[in-house]
Amino acid sequence: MIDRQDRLGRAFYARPTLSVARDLLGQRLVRRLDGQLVEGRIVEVEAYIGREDAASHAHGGLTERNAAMFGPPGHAYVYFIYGMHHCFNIVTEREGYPAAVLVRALEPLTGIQAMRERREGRPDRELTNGPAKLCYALDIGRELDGADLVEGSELWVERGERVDEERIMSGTRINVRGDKRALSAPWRFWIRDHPYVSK
DNA sequence: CTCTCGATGCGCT
DNA sequence: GCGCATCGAGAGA
Repeated sequence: MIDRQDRLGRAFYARPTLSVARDLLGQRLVRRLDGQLVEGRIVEVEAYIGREDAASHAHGGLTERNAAMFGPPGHAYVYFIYGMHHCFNIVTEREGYPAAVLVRALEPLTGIQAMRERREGRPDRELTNGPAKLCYALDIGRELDGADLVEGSELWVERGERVDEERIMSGTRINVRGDKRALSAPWRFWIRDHPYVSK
């Protein structure tokens, strides 16, 4: 029963990254943990597109760390940052072209108790309202770097409620470095007024 | 509520 | 060695 019919397929991810990023809003990220499903609705994302994007980890070319970004679409790119956190991305476009969508925030849907246990002492509002926080809540670590979200059984995305076009906001990405173009590109997308969008 | 700052490991130059 | 696609504690308002 792991593979439900509404799982997003390869074709969803093999499209222009900005389209994938917008369309991921409202979809459900599903994690299998101890035989239980833990799910959250995607409410905030950021796009990282091509080697020309000075804010992208792929800017300097292919390395061991960013290899998943150069791989086929629909796979995870998980990286370790600031010496203590993980962040989760979904690879987009065609193999060989480095692009991905960083998932920045979720709204907890099911398995909330399991998330609370992994995020002990935090109020519910802070379970998954940040890219590293959601990785703690869903136990996403480097062992999932490169994992296939289309064929795999640990982590995938299912179709969720459609988000009204009017509720989709965009703006510049958070905490990125780079050139003027990277700093001004409106490649962050979120659901307007959603309580789980990061701060 | 907002702002500042330290933690902490590793990939890359 | 440097610098990071972050988080949480603590201080102040």
